[in-house]
Amino acid sequence: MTTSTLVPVFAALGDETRWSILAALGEGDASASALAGRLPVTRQAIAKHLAVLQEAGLVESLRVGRELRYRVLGSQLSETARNLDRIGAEWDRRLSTIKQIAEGL
Amino acid sequence: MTTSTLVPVFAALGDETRWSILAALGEGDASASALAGRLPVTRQAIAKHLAVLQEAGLVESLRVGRELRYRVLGSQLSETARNLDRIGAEWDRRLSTIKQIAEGL
DNA sequence: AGTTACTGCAACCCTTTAGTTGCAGTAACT
DNA sequence: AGTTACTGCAACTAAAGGGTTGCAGTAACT
Repeated sequence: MTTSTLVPVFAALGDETRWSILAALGEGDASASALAGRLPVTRQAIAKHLAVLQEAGLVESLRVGRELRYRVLGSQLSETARNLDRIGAEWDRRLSTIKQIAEGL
Repeated sequence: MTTSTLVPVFAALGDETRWSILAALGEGDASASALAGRLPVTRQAIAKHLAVLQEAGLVESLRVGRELRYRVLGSQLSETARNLDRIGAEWDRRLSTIKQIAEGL
């Protein structure tokens, strides 16, 4: 996984409303209309957010009768978390190396 | 750590240029001016990005002579990664529980 | 003391994005 | 078959964000 696929994920997670949506979906799958009943924004706004989240691979959609339900993909979050941890550790490693060189060790 | 402190971190990580800056800082501490020499944006743009990154707690600044150097805080990334993993696992756990209930198990 | 080089602030532009309203389409249920 | 309810598309507004240029301030090296 490169950072080019990672950036949209973070961009998607960088919005409060989308977190509300994800949290609501954490309670169980739901459609845009159902979510609109619980959150203080219109269905269309939620639909846009869901599109962003789906594009980022954080949710998937499934048709159930006449409604389009969304499901949160927690595994994708964990995947992202692993990448983040790896990168953070790498930076720390490199910087401590640089520091040691600077100190002449 | 609540999501209210988490969201700005993700918002900060949701931009390509800021990743370039973080990557550059991963090679060693640098000032906004120094970074401007390596990246295809002006110093002022970089200064704004650094302010965002600092606000999110991803970098810290330190004065060295007349320049203000920035250092990437990899540990903060790892911290964020842990939170992300925890949340993702929680969603997966809840959803599998819901699924089991729905299946009457 | 004078010059140099780095930071800080302000104003501005353009694009993106979060949000809205309104309407058309269409697939389910009765 | 008719109604209901959910989705999809379009146009529009307002605010935020990434980027720029220009200038003032100031601390450091010679």
